Amino acid sequence: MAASAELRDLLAGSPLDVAPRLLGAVVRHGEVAVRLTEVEAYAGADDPGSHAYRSRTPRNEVMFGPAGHLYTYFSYGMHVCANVVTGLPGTASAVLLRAGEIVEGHDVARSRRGSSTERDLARGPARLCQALGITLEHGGVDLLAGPVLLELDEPTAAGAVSTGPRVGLRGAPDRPWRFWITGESTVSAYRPAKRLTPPNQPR
DNA sequence: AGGGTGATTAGG
DNA sequence: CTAATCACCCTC
Repeated sequence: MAASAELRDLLAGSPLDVAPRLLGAVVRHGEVAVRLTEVEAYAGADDPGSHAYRSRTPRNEVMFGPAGHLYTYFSYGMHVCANVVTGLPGTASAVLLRAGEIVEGHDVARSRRGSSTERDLARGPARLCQALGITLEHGGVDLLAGPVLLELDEPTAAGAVSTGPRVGLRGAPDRPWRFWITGESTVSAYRPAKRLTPPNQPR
């Protein structure tokens, strides 16, 4: 419909524009819905922090496709993280869903997350996927068709959005491409990227 | 503060 | 084939 076409067009924009626009949006999977409070932009071939920086591979294939699909990846031997693909086909840009607040399906989310405080249910990219029940099988699904759905809300006021460096990256730690809703308690704790070599002269 | 965990990737 | 790396989470 018209609304879907508008959303698709919006997602086809630059990840730097799409990322803040996704704040406040709802991701829904079955009974569980999460309101996004924190995201990060990844700009494909131009971005040393992106999975698509070096080359097109089986893993990052989905990112090269049309906007609005889900890019999932398996991380650190046990976690799943999810991105919304943005930009035009071939650009391989995406927005990582870093954290959110459970707005529906608390019971289901809690049972998936084991022992967790309410605040930590979807605080962090892997926790968010776990709470929503997103697995690697959802890689490539169209967020406008389901079973995982994206429901956009009104834009979050620019004044309510904070930006800063992305979390946990070795490449391009200087780009302030992390966006979150100012003052939200569900935003993940900032962890600076690990250094490859410790500083020579701590002072 | 440290470890678990296994896919993915580049390189020989 | 090998070894290094990794957009993380949990427990100590």
